[in-house]
Amino acid sequence: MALYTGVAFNKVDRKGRVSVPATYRNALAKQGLDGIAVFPAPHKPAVQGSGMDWLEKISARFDQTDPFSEEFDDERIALLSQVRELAFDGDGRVTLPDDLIAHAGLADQAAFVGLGKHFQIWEPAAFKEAQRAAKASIGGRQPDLPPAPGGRG
Amino acid sequence: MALYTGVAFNKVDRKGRVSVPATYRNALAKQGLDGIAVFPAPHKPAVQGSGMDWLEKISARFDQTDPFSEEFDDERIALLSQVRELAFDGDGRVTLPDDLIAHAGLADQAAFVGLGKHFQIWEPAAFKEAQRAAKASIGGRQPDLPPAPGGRG
DNA sequence: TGCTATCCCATAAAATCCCATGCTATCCCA
DNA sequence: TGGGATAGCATGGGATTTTATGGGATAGCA
Repeated sequence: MALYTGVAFNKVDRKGRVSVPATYRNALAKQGLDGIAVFPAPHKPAVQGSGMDWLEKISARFDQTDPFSEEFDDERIALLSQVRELAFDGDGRVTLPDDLIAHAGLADQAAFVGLGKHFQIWEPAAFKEAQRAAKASIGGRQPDLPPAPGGRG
Repeated sequence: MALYTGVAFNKVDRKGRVSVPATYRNALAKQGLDGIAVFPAPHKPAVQGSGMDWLEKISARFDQTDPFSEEFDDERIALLSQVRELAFDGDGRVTLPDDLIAHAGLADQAAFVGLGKHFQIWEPAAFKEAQRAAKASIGGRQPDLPPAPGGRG
């Protein structure tokens, strides 16, 4: 599986286009994908992104549920109605929808932040601040790995 | 199968026509469909929409349950008997029947809400409220942890 | 003959395609 | 190992195509 790593600061041009970092695109291309799926990151002023394969996984899960039960209506609406599929143009760029631009507070620069199996798009200053806060909150320790699933912890 | 995601707010003109979002139409066209199937969304002030293919799958689910169960028979009748097929006009628009307009409380704007393999048509203000409530209800649940499989259905 | 639904065309705005430009990293060969 | 050639990348912007929308004309129906 492809991993998104590193940070890239790209320009948002006056038409609202951003180049998706080539490293991301190459990772996606290996899976035969020609675009990304994005939605507002919960609790953060950022856009969360990944390959469309992720979206298919989400959809497949919902397919196993009763489409008319009220039980999953909230998940459906909160997730799927906010997701967008963005295809690359011929030059590997993507146009972010206005609501996501607003959610992330993006102006003319966008920071692509690799987080492994997905990535986020931040307003550069907001990202630097969030990064600073994150470092502070772990108190200068080196980052710990979360416990392995199923392990002792 | 194609997925419907995101939200689009389109105008209902004075003849009662609405443009179906181009992204939806393209998805439908790939399946050779030239229109949509609609019926009142159960439990919601909205119009339920999809391609015919999706309805066929739903219908098939009824067949998998006890074919002599009166309970499901009633549901099937309630559902499928209300379905109507709306063909696109030359410009990708459809005219919603009056009873569905009334059921969803539509006036001069319609919100097309993508929910995966189907979609809904809402009165914009009603949708925004429903979306707000849905977000609040799921709280910060991460979207890559959707409802557990094995739900009803 | 009036009403409605359908078809057709016009228009403005927006999204998309396509090509050009610098810049950087990489390659290749002496 | 130096340095020019080459390829890939981010970016700008013009041209073209799609979309959404309005409205007139036409055909079907009561």
